[in-house]
Amino acid sequence: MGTTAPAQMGESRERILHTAEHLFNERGYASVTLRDIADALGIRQASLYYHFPGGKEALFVEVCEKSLDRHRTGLEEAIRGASSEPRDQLRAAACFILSQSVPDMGRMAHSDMPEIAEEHAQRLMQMAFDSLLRPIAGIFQRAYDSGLSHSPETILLAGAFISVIASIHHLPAQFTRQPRSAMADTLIDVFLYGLTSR
Amino acid sequence: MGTTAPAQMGESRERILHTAEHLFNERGYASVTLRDIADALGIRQASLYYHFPGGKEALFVEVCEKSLDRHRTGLEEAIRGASSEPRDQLRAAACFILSQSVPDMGRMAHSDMPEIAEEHAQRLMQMAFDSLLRPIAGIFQRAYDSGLSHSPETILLAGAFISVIASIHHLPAQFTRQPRSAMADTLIDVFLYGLTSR
DNA sequence: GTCTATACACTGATAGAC
DNA sequence: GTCTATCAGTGTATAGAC
Repeated sequence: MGTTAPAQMGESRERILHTAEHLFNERGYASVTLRDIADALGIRQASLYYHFPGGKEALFVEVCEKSLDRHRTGLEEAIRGASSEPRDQLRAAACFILSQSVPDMGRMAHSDMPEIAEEHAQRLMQMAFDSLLRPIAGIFQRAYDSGLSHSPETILLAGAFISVIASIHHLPAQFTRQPRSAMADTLIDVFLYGLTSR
Repeated sequence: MGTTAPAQMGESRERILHTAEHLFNERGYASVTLRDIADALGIRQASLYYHFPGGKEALFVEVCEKSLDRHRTGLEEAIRGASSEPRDQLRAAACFILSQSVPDMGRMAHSDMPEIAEEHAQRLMQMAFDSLLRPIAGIFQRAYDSGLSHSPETILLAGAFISVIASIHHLPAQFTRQPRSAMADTLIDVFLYGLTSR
């Protein structure tokens, strides 16, 4: 404790990252300009270069890294905090994803990545795999090992699961009468027990 | 038979639409420039304005309209051509979607639409609903009416289904050992019977 | 740390020759 | 129908004052 000055070290940097993440996540890399970000922060576009000398791409890369790392940590924690029931683990994972900025893997892979240097793109895609697909795939792997699931296609299932949860976020607002979490529960039960069960 | 000249009426216009659709679908509205499209066609950027006086936005809107209309027709046809089994209808729908440019509803709603005039955006989103969600929701509605499905959330299910099929297209290529159609079949069975069945 | 000013490239769009 | 030429607007990025 003590002075606030050292505590504010990098504070505006974090503010920039936070605002940029929000905008990038909303409209994608190409559509968001540095002026959009600066305007949202109430500063001038050129001022961003003091905190991010690497410019727009460096800012975007760091935003993605931070976001993906938070997803990996949060997902692993949510899953670990749930019971051994795959259903509980999937609900915890879905709840965390919906509480965060929902990752749009389609746009990321096919719109954003082609705009940045290939080395950066490859590393980010690898991070996305490790941070999003792998933790979810782990749930399906354990369910398979314990005989509860009959499909060994854990990566395929993880991608489908994340897309399903994200689709809740894409639905036209007029069709969302129930809360998001209830829709997630509905879809998770479809995933586990099928539409035809009971 | 006859002269080829009249038959070529609007031929280059169709060529432009085709190329533009491919590029827009690949990287999204903002990332694709008119020069990208012109280069791919081997013509000059200004020449596009002869066929599309409305410029980039008009071209994009017509590309989307054509694509969505083709999806509506194709989906309705594929579903009608299948048996009365929901499983067959879903497989036919998935097969058609994968045979086409896979629609990225997330990017469309959150990246592309904010870039164009709101009137155009609203009409296109309505078309997307009618052309993509509604035909699929019909399958789930009939399955529900016949007692085969126990969920009345047909729109939610349709959005989830399309996202799942699209997720096949987003999967990193190194994890696709089986053909796309086989992955679609796997996921459809999960959708209908659940992971825990059998 | 933030500002102003500006360089430079790119993009959409228009005018007019052929 | 396609071209060249050109313009205004916008976007990233840099230099330097404060």
